[in-house]
Amino acid sequence: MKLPGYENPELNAVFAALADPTRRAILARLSEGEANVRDLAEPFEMSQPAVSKHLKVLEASGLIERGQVGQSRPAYLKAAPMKEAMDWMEQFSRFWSGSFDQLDALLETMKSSEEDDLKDD
Amino acid sequence: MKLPGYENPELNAVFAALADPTRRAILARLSEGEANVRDLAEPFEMSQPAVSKHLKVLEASGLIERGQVGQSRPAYLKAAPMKEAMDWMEQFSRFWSGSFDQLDALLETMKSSEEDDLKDD
DNA sequence: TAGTTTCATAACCATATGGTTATTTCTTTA
DNA sequence: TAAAGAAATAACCATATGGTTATGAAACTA
Repeated sequence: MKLPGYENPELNAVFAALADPTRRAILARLSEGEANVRDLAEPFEMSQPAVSKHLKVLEASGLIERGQVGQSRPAYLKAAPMKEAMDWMEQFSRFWSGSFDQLDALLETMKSSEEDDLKDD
Repeated sequence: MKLPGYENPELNAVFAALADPTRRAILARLSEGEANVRDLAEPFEMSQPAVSKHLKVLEASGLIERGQVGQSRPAYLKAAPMKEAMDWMEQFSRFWSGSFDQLDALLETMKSSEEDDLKDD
């Protein structure tokens, strides 16, 4: 059995990072330009340490990096890991391109199951 | 501030579902054909209830549905929500297409910061 | 040098997550 | 009808997650 994407800690980290709405908003914000912690904390009703934690998660996933400009540590996007995640998802594209649905296979199974029943007569 | 994808529970659920390697492997397996719980539990060193839990998470995310064939409840892919996730990620594609990197903006910031310093003379 | 700003870290809390074993429910089959 | 099989559910456990407040450490600024 081929298990693509199985045991790929990088994918774990990227998807886990994207699972939180605050982090997605932070990424969206960073796509418009680099920002420091206070910039990012401001639009959310959230403390500064909470934002720092989110940034740490994003940094661990590779989706952002941090700079150092004086006492400020601006975060900026490094979206390459997101591409890896998309590449993994691509293997399922035939299931939403309209030409195929796994439901077909299920119905096929149910049909052959009925045929088995008939064979028993 | 525009926050695309913020407060979108469906995206939360899809990304969270994909963050677990076992669930990704299950999805990969299901892309080759529908399977019941025992089929899915077999290749993993994992109990049947654990797999049932994973299936529940996947079902809640909309990535799979369950059928009923006798006492078996085969799972099959419904990858459409994955497309929604990819659509959200698409907004960052310019950051990995080679033509742009948010690091540019950071360096720009640092440069203008230096200019500020010079201005102080 | 003293104060202010930016950020990180520590300690804590409530809840979620991923696993287990034991049990129950439903369905098929002997 | 009794036994067996498939899957769900319950109860439990350890750890992770997302938040808080309080504090600490650098780096600017007056």
